[in-house]
Amino acid sequence: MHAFSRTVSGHAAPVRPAQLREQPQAVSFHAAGSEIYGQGERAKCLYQVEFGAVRVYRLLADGRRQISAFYLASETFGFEADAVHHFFADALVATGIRIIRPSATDMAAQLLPLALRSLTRAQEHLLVLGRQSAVERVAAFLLDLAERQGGFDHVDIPMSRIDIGDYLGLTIETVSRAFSRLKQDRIIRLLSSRSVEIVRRKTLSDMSE
Amino acid sequence: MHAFSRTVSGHAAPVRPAQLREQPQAVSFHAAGSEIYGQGERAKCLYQVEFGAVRVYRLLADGRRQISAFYLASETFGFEADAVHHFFADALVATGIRIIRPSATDMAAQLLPLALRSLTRAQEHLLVLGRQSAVERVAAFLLDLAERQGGFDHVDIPMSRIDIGDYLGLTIETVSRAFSRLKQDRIIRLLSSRSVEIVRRKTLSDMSE
DNA sequence: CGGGAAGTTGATATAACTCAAGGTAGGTGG
DNA sequence: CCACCTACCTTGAGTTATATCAACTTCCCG
Repeated sequence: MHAFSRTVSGHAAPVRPAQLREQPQAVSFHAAGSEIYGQGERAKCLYQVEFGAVRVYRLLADGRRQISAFYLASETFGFEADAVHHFFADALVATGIRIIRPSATDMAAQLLPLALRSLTRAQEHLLVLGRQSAVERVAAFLLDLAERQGGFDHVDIPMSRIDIGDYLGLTIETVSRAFSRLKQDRIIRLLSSRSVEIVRRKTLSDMSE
Repeated sequence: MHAFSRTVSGHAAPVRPAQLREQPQAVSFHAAGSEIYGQGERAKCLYQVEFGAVRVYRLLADGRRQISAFYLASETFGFEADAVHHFFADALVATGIRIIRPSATDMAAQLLPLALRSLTRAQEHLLVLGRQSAVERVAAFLLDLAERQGGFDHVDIPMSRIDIGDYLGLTIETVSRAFSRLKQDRIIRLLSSRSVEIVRRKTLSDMSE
């Protein structure tokens, strides 16, 4: 169903698709937790994940956080409607980021497909947040992650339970209980808290639609 | 700002704007509830609302519905990452739709800003669905609607409580109680169930951030 | 007027949140 | 190499916001 699933593997060395004809740029390294850009900063380029993972999020005045997307190896982020960032972006783990400055001439033609993919993703996520239960949300999350890591049964989870909660609109405890429930029902196996094996994929995908 | 934002009432006969006569061949009429496109249909063009209002939504297998966006007069919708619609779109009230076929040459340049605006909108809506209470969601909804209708204190609501619920991830009863609460606190006045006056805009906007 | 759809309000149920206590694992220094 | 420390995670118990079920009201529209 997702059109953007040609990522090879979350574990292998990062693959860089030649989607964008960009001026060659150095890859910058970001330690876990370090900021890539902040809300209000001037948006001047795009970012492509070489290795590692990134979270993009907004904050409410009282500190509530909504992660709008995670980006894995080979994925591109940082689009803005105007010249200013409306979100924060930081590294989840040690991460390499390639900076991309599309040439002015055909910038739109290069950006449009990427922007539309992000739009579709965000719209699908609205359905999850608006209408799915905690277990359904976690099921959809795991399937999405698996697909973006190559569609294998083994899923590597580069983010904490807090991050998952802030992405799915749940608390850390509810996320943990959803994992436990899926494990108890033999739908997944928890190799560690950051490593999951999908045992009954069909059941999982039935839950998320 | 928006050409046709001063709709008098969701029930009144649709007003036929002057532009319509200038390009009559491109406009189609849709009665309330009639489908504009369906999930799985081939996406071949964009749509601009001339008058009326449109809802774009997805369904889960068991009938749960998530409205991902409403579109009002002058707004454009129908972008897809691939050539297939992933959502349903239908008219909320009697609606005029202009069909747009961007010329192949500069399609991307025209579409990109529209797509990015939709993306920003969807991302902001994620924050509402993921992290805000029922009253906060309704407050954000009313402010958004007011802004898109020209920023006046009087807000015309072209959709039912069910539609609002399916947009905000709430039930019809919870939406109704949120309206009643805002009314009771003298933040809004309910002229009718489809017509609201914003009395304390600052309070309302403080609630939604 | 009368009937039906839409909206409101009340009572109760429940999923998820909050608060609290333990458990686990990876990293560091002894 | 082990023991401790700290982060993160899990589980349990009680609370709360929203959903559900149900009755009543209002407003169109014939």
